[in-house]
Amino acid sequence: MTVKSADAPSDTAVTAWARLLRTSQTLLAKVEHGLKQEGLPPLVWYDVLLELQGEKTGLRQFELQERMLLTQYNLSRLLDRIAAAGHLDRRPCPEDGRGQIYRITPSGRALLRKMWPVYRGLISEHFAEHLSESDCRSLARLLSKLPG
Amino acid sequence: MTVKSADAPSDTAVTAWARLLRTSQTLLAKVEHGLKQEGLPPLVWYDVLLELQGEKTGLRQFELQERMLLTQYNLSRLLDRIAAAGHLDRRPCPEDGRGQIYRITPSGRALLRKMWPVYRGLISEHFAEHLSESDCRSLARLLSKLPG
DNA sequence: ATTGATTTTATGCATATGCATCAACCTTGA
DNA sequence: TCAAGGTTGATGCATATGCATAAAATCAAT
Repeated sequence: MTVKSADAPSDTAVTAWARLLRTSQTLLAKVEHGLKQEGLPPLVWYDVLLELQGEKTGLRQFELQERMLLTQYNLSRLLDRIAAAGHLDRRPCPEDGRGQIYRITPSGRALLRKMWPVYRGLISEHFAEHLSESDCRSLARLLSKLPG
Repeated sequence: MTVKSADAPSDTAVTAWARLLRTSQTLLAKVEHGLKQEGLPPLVWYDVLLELQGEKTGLRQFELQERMLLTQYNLSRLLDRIAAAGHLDRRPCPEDGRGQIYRITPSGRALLRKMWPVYRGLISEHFAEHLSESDCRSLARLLSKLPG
């Protein structure tokens, strides 16, 4: 049986890895906290609505899943919640009786408009203000080398 | 009432932000999945045990909390679970009757030794192999500019 | 057409997390 | 000594997540 390569990463790599995990967890916590303080739903609601905003004809659940980092069962129940809050319209799919087509509602668009200024401010405060434009480009370039 | 600055971050910054979130979530999911596949506990167990490994005299819960990114109530229950699995020793603190002192047990050290090769391999596979040494140094330097 | 495999989605149950609150203890200052 | 306030940690309850599996529809191959 072949085993995947399990080379020891360099100390430099482990340091970078640890900092990546710690930084992203801290930033995410701060942003989620900031949204909650403003009485807004979690970031993942924003992501779902943003994906659907561009899709005039709506999307199936499995299509959303391909675009996002969520398990099937989590997405299923997340869509339940967002739809229950009135931000999604869920209608049966004519070509495939198994699924529904999800579309953003006017209320969902309004939520996006309400969340963005807050989200944007949090990105500035906790992220952008600490980096130069050149830093941002470098960071994006480095991250783009990684899977995902 | 004064309002926090809510400048619009540049497109470059938003792109870097989005990539940071997406990459770290993907990587974390892959590593957690890899650990689980080997029958090992989640990464946060490793983090707790690693913090305690260096502390001969043990740590209080609030000291661990300062070193880690966990809420008080989550840490409380996490320590319950790790201790229940036999990897932590929990004894009353003589100077402060409210708390206990947590110390890693031999079983905990064994778990660290068992997890590290797997964890190390996952860091290599999903992270280090995609970056040069110079990339890693640049990434760590950029991330160190951010809070956390 | 019919069968069998695959895809898509939902859900019961166990576990984990978030929030509010409580209990126990410590510290300070009269 | 005592009271008031702060710190440390645990927990009941609601919500969310993970896992396994079920249900329903589609697709492939005869």
